[in-house]
Amino acid sequence: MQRQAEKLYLVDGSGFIFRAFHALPPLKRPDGTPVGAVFGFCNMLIRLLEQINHGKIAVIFDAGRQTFRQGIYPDYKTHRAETPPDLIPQFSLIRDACRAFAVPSIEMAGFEADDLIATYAEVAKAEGYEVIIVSSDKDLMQLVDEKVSLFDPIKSRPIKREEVFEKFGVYPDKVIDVQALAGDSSDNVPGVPGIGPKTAAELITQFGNLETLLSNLAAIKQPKRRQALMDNIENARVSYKLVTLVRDVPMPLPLMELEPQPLDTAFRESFLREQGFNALLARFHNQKKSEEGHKPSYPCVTTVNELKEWIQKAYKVGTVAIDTETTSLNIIKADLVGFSLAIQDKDRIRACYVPLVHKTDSPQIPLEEAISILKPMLADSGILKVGHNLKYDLAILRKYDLEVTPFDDSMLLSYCLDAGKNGHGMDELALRHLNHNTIKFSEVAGTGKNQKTFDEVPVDKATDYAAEDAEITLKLYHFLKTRLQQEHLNTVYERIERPLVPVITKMEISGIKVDPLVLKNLEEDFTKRILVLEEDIYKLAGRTFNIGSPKQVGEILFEELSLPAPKKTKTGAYATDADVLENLASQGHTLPARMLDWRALAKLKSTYIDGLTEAIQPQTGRVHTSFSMVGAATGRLASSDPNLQNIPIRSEDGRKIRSAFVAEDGYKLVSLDYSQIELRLLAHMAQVQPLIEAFQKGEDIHKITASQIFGIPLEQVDTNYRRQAKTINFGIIYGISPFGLSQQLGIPTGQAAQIIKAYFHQYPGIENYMQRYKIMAREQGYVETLWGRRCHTPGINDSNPVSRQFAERQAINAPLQGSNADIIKKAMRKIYNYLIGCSSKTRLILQVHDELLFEIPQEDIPATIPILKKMMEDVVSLSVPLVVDSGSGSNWDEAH
DNA sequence: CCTATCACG
DNA sequence: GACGTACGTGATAGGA
Repeated sequence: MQRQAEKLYLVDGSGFIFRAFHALPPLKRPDGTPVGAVFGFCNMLIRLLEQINHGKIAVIFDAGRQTFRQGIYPDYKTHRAETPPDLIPQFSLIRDACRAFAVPSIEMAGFEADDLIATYAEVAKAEGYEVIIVSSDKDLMQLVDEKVSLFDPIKSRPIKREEVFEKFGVYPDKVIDVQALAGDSSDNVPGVPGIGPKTAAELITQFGNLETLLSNLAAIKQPKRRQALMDNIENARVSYKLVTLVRDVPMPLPLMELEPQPLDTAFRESFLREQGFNALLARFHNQKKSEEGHKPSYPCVTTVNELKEWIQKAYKVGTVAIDTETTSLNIIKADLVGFSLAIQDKDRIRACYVPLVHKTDSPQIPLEEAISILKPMLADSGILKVGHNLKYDLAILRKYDLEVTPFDDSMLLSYCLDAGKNGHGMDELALRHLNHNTIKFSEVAGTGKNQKTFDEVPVDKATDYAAEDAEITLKLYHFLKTRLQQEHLNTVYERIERPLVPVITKMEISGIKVDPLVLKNLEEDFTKRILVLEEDIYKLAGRTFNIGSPKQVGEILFEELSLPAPKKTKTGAYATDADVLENLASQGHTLPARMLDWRALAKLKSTYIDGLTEAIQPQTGRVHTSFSMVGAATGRLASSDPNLQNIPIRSEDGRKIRSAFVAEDGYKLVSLDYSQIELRLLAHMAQVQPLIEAFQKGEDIHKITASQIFGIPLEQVDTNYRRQAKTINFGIIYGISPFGLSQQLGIPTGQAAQIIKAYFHQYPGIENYMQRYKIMAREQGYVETLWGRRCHTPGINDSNPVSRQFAERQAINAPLQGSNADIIKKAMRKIYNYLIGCSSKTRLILQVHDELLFEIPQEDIPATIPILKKMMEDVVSLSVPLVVDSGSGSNWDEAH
């Protein structure tokens, strides 16, 4: 029995990049880097590696454009077009991909990849290998013989003797001769002008080879062809040299070493993650899971003595990571189920889980006892407590009368470093920074309506999950804290974010009182009105349908009633948003007008009346939102479950909902909001003198803007001019475009462009501001607020102008929105300190970006408001004053 | 699960 | 000349 020959795969790396780039869709990484060819390359490589059992493999690259061939013929390959910009970053990424998959890669200065391939093929052939060249480059076809073949990686098609014949009209051993005659315009190989591939093949077949042909030119009957050949004998000989691949290039790696190397799976994963190749990642993850079997297990602490030992260790090292496990994400409903700890012990991290009230027969430390052991350590100023989203744990522990100080929060560290770049959840960060795939909550507790609460999770599973979280938290802390220092971001973290944690915790625990009766009355009122509108709408439409379905609304309006459809959504459906319906309504159509009314009421009812009623916690009679400190790329907070930062105010019916937010007996609600803060920040950061002066004088800023950009006296500014000026003032903050402004104002784009021009002219400094921040974003990938908070702007260097311009607008807006966020956060902590310092009963209960809502004992109101107002106004001294407006009342509508 | 819509600053 | 176009969020309903 004949043993099958060992295979050697030689991948034409450079060739692959060019072909894949044109053949595959222009895939982009989240940061905008093009990776289409890289993706194709990885896929191809993975398939190849799966085929190779004991075979060998190498990827060959061109080392540069200059090779010995320019010495033979200076014009060789000089016609080549500039490399497409989207291709450039992919060259080095493909080399990285080779490293990630531990495949040897080879290049040699002065020679083309093709020469190296020829050399390795020659040597391997001599040692009895079967050689497969992964490429479809015609210049490599001369190498094909019984033992050497090509494989087209994109069409997955082998190229052997017969395929070469199809291509060139001769078999591989005469390919060079044909190429020498026919030349190659893309490589600038001259050949013989007037002789193409067909004629060349014919001549070579007739004469056998180039030299025989050249010495028998007289035998050629066609006079033109004969003359062309006679005139170009030298060209043909030079071309022959150019297309002949060199088969004795020095070999950078001996044949023996062309094998897949031991794989560093962590490196491979981080590479794939970096490129956003999630499908490939998932594939390896599943593979890994099935291969690796069981993970190391953590100790489960069930006796008082063991727990005390862990606390002792914490005292010894001074830092401990802690994570609480509870029955709910809602801090009001949640009960403590257990907690995990992690401690750095010499050079390794130890972690444990302490179950407390799991539903199990196995022993657990009694809750009160564990708490009393934990308490001094949590409050000890010498022990640093580290958590991930500690805000939550703080709220839980507070229920058991536990204070936690001092602390650090790895989630906030990540936010300060990478806001706008990636998420900050532990699972994501563990994968990104530690190459660790965490146990998911759903894996231990299940999912959907069968999801267990954590006290129902078996203690052994709970231990794996919880202790791992504490361990990851500590690892992330070390990693991110180091980065924070290296990247000089201590200030934002230590002065703004970390001090805010207890403030937020307290707000969330306080909640806000909502009067269910007000909501109930509104519900009845709105339900009736919705019903009336529905009948009206069905009558106008001629039939019943689901008014809540944009699809059906589109069909009714634009198909059945044949109204003109002004625009489509990005999926191709009819757009039926308020903009569209308002337009139709203004043309006199009643149905769209009723639909708008219906939508407004339906929205208020479902989102606010029904939603808020459900959100009232029976334990407190109040609504407790959750503020995310890491949700917004700009530094803002985000509110959810329920969102209390988007309670209606702009419409009359909306304000009725606001009136359901009430103060406790004996208290009033007080709202304090920064007036025009982002525009003031713009005036300051762009140093716009006319704006600065207007703010200093306390003028009506939109009115004076109208006067200045439209060039009319202040007293002639009517409401229309003022409205336009207000719109453009906002537009500027958002990174204005003529189109955007024209849409907003309902005027032609040209007119909007005129207004913008006038604005820039009257307000010097603004264009410069915009330019500065765009450049900052381009060069650094992020922009900074007044306090140095970084807001990343992914896509800023994208080749796609749409995504690039989007990032540019972010770069303009983020410093303003973010500095606002910095200011109000500083104010919140300052006020928190003050209120604690004087044991005030005043409570900060909500933050809505530029507004703080307080619940203040009635008798304290006159004295307290001016103090709070001043604290907010004095956070920072800018070129313009910060002005805070205030209002108070028994409900939020009145307070505003 | 995604899309369209709409509530807020 | 065409392209798609104002910044940041979260909740809901419909429909695949």
